[in-house]
Amino acid sequence: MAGSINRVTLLGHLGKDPEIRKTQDGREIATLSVATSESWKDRNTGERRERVEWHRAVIFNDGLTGVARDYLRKGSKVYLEGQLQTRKWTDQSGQERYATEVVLQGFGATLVLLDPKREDAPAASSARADEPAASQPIDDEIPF
Amino acid sequence: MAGSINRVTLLGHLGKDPEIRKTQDGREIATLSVATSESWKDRNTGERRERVEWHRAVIFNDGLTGVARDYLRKGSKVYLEGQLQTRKWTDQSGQERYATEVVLQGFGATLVLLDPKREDAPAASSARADEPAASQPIDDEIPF
Amino acid sequence: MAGSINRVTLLGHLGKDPEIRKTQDGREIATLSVATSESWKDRNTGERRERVEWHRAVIFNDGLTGVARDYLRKGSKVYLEGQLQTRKWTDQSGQERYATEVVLQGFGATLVLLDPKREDAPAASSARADEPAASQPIDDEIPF
Amino acid sequence: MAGSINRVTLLGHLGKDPEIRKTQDGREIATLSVATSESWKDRNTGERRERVEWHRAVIFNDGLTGVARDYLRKGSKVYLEGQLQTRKWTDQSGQERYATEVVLQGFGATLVLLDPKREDAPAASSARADEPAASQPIDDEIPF
DNA sequence: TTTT
DNA sequence: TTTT
Repeated sequence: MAGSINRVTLLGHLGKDPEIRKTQDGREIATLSVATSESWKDRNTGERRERVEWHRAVIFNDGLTGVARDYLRKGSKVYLEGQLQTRKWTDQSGQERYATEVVLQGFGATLVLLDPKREDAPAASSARADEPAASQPIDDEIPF
Repeated sequence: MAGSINRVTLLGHLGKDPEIRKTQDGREIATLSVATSESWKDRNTGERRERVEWHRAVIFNDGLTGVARDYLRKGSKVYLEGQLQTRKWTDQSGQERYATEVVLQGFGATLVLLDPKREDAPAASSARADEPAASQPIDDEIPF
Repeated sequence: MAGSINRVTLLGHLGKDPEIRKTQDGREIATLSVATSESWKDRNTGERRERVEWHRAVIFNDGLTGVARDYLRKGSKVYLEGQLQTRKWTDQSGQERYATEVVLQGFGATLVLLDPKREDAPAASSARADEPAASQPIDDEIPF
Repeated sequence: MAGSINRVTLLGHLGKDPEIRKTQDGREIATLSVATSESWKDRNTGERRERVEWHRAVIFNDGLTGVARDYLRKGSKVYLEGQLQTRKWTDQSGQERYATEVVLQGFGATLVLLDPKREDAPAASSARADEPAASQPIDDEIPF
């Protein structure tokens, strides 16, 4: 089934500092806890209501993991794109359980810091712009 | 936290027929099991590998639930947009458990059928186009 | 051809203050000039290069127009979603010309202010959350 | 301005066969004419109306250009993601003119064929899955 | 657990 | 014309 799309887009705030852990082969993985919320006016009571949703985002991309470690903190505002993945695991009592995460890995992963600039901020906060999206001049011809 | 974005975009196939159930007040809810997959060349062995991911999508939008019930079947190709939501529940043994779903509800929900057209297909398969997104009338001709 | 998707997503900065104008029937329209940029390392020279792209976004949605008028300024950081539309017009010399814009109109339009909070900021900066994305409790049953 | 997002997402049909041309250094470029449409019920007359929008998409990505050349035809249904770019050029009368296009180039470019499968269809129709987005092997079974 |  |  080539030709699938699996993408999660989140814009929200971190509920706590990123958690950094290392794999056995020494690569860093960062885990974010991201809150999104929405508010609406209740049709019956007319009062404002709010719903908060918490998301677990796991960053396997080396560059983005470094950005998370160095620049993200509790309260940081972020924009991110990743894939939805559900892991299956067995708990202590032998029961199968599932954990769904937003995985940032490979070239499709995107992480943008939205906090106001600090002096020590990274030059680039996104992992996507690995290549220019336009290079060859084609101005020498009449377009449509 | 107004100003959040929480969106899941999936393009994949249904692993089985939609499940339709009714709420106590008579509204229909459709649940889809959507597979996305990706393939890549293994760096070490050089051989083609594939990973399949299954997603549970729950449709609360009345119009889209009807579309799912009437036109989606096992194997159907769909494009959908919804929100990521995690529900908490307690299993038989009293343990807290979580289920993460893609929820299609309200105006942001989108469902597009991608199967080849059948005679009895719906005129509109998306819930988004509730309003024109344009004011100026334009001709239905290819300008370039 | 029901079932289309036409969406532009931009995250960037305003190059100047929003332009507000009124239609003949008194509705306000806001026009934004949004810059996005990307940088990459040149393969040949190894030096950092940057490309800036300017986008014209036109807001027909009443609520969002007000947000733009009251809170957006030159330099503001914004996230927006709209539709790609090309208008055809005739210039002074009688030639047909085209102008492509990102149109924010109707329910799919989204505008999020990403600047640090000011005291007088709006309670909600997005037009999308017109409805809750989950309301009916369905916890009374065992999920998958 | 690192940390920008510039993305166009289209799901529509080709109005004509892709146009293939070659650059001076022998690389192929494919240009697509993509129609999206939306329909809505007129508030005043109550009758169904439709609006069609045409988009010019230019593919610089070698792999995707080949897919376009070999598998896309007039009427093909496609999903694509690219960047919004406006080129400036000077017409015969010396006037500056602009052409806005959806550019598919680099790693962010995505092209998915949505036509029913043909025998000679490509194994992979997307350019995004250059890497696995997962590390844990999971089974290809429906868990829910 | 964030933020507004 | 912004921003980094």
